Amino acid sequence: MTSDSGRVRRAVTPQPPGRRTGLTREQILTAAVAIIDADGVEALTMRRLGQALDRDPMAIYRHAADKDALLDGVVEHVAAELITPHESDKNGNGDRDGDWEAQLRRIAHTFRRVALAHPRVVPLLLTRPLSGPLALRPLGTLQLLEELIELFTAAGFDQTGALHAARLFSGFFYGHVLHELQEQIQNPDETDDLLRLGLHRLPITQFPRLRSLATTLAAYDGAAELDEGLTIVLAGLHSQLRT
Amino acid sequence: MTSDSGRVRRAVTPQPPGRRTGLTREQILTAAVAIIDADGVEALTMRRLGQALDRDPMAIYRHAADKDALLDGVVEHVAAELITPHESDKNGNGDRDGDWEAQLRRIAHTFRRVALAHPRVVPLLLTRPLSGPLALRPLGTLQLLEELIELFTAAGFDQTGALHAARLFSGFFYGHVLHELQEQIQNPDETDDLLRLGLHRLPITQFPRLRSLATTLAAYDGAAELDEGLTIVLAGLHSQLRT
DNA sequence: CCAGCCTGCGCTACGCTGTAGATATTATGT
DNA sequence: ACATAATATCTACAGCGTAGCGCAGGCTGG
Repeated sequence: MTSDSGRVRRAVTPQPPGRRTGLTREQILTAAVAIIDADGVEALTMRRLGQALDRDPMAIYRHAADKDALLDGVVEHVAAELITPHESDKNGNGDRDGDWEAQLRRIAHTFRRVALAHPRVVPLLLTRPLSGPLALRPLGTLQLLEELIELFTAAGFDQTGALHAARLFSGFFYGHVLHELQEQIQNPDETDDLLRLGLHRLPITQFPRLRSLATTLAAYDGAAELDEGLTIVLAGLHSQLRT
Repeated sequence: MTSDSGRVRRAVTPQPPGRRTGLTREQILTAAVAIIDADGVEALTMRRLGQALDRDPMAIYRHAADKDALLDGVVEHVAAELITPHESDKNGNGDRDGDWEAQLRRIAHTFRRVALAHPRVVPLLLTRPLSGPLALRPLGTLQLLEELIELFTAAGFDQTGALHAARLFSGFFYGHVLHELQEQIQNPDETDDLLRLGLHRLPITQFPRLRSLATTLAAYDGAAELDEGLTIVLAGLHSQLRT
């Protein structure tokens, strides 16, 4: 490629600058997520994002103070897919307090679905919160927590109990997603399970169990494992509720 | 500071280059962890690490192929603090199959302790695994999983069940640590709980529960919450074992 | 109708990053 | 003693986030 690729289009076609439709935060974040989905977080640079939007990279700073703020925006944008839409609420509370277990299962599966749709955003989703006080985080990030607390309160937990249950539960599917994504990264060309997972690298004496689990690891079924885990966790929460 | 700080010492004192004691991987990783602990992952640059070791930054590449490999090394280094030392094993299996619940609790608390000792390494610890196939990860990272599988097998789970239990359990304390670290980041100057946590920023209509939990959030006790969660998860695992 | 501001955008430039490649120095084999 | 290999250091480069400044067009107040 020529040395000035990326910017050449804008250079040869002066193209009255104010003529293009105004850049929106929405467009920016969508493009950013697309880049991360395609090539990972480290590929998201201001220059590349600008190129994807056919704008000068610096134009982005009009809608995001920082690159950090941009990443927060990305997290918020993806987190928006997580909250269950309060759809019409036509049947009063028909959907909400019916079966709290079923709702929790649905939330967990939604989280899993979104995580699998944007696997390379997951590290951001899980660890960005560590970069600042809870309440200074983008509000969209907190809605899931609020929703869980509400659900557990409705299920009969007291205030504190509901908070703890919500944290336990979200922590559970955080963990699940981390494991499932790790499992997912494999070399699909190799047919032998042990080889495909690269497990032959593991010293047999040090990792006897992991090696013997090759076929099990290869036959990973995320949705099933999530359901299984849900059963266990919900059983635990039930027993907690009874006391 | 002068323009050439960082390197000036080595410049004025030529100091025969091979004379210094040979750099070890151990030293490098210790220094790297120290930098991350002090100023975060983004502060860990090759130049600064070289400065901390009083060596040319490029010297590090003799012990780590990449910066990525260096980060893997950091994770491995911290993960080494996690595995419970197989201490002397004098009393046969006295310590190992006695009370699997107690051992699980101990493992979880160890993980929590290490995470709190290196909070800024935690994002790496949890998300680095996502950057490559399981078996290509630094071996030290996998020992905890192997240990958990062994433990659950001893507790009576079958192979598959033990794997799932191990993942569920580790996922649980992954989640816990993420939540506890987020909670920990606060402004200690403010006395009012609601203000201290910045919760006043939250719109009351959108986050009624979270706001009303101000005092609870302020009185966060990580060890206690971990124990509480352990009770719930272990209850769930017990009920799973019974079927 | 126009002056003036305000907003959104583009360009240039700066100090930083990771690291390839060339160079300089020391240790080793005979 | 000298050739060779091994290691440490230096230089340089492309790419990063972003501060600073200039330019255009739309809106407001007179």
